[in-house]
Amino acid sequence: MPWRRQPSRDVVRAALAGPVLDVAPRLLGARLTHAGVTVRLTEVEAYAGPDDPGSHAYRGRTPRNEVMFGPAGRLYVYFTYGMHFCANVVTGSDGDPSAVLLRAGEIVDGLDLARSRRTRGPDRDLARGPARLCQALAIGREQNGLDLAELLVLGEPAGEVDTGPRVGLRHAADRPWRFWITGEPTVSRYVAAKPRPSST
DNA sequence: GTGGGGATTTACT
DNA sequence: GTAAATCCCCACA
Repeated sequence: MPWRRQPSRDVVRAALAGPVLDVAPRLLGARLTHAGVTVRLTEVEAYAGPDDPGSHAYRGRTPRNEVMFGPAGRLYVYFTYGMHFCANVVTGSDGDPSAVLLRAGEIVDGLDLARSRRTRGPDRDLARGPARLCQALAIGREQNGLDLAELLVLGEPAGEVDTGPRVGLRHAADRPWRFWITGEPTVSRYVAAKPRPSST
């Protein structure tokens, strides 16, 4: 009804529609809920449009990266290394293939469920790393394109934010487009890309 | 149709 | 520290 407070889903969509480098740090501290588990995001990476050599969208639109080219606020899920899923929040205006990779978070609800989805280990590792985060939240192929407007809660204070190079990329490894909350134990450690085996 | 590579995690030495 | 697991995507022929 018109006199009600504006639904939070519209606020979320509007917030995510901005430039990806602005949106990425603002996702820190946000809460994402799926399949009975809620995480507080502590580490993300920006993938900035069609000119970012590290982005799946760099070589244009394909069936896999289709969702990245759509409107902000949807989930882009991809499968990699034959066994892992990773999740991104699509940002920017419709047609701009920018997204934010969800690299790590702290489980704040559904702890037992998250534990049951992961191999045994310390709780701080349950969503420490993009594939672990997906596993804890039970995000997979079927969640590609999912509208996050109802699942994502923004506005939590993130604390101090650090930036640095993105993890595991061969190209554009110098761009400091990884963001994390300073001092968080759930943040994954930096790992450079494996160098290509040299034939010399 | 073929082949190289991957925004990772885990287990083992 | 290093290596294995494991399959989908995409570029090219």
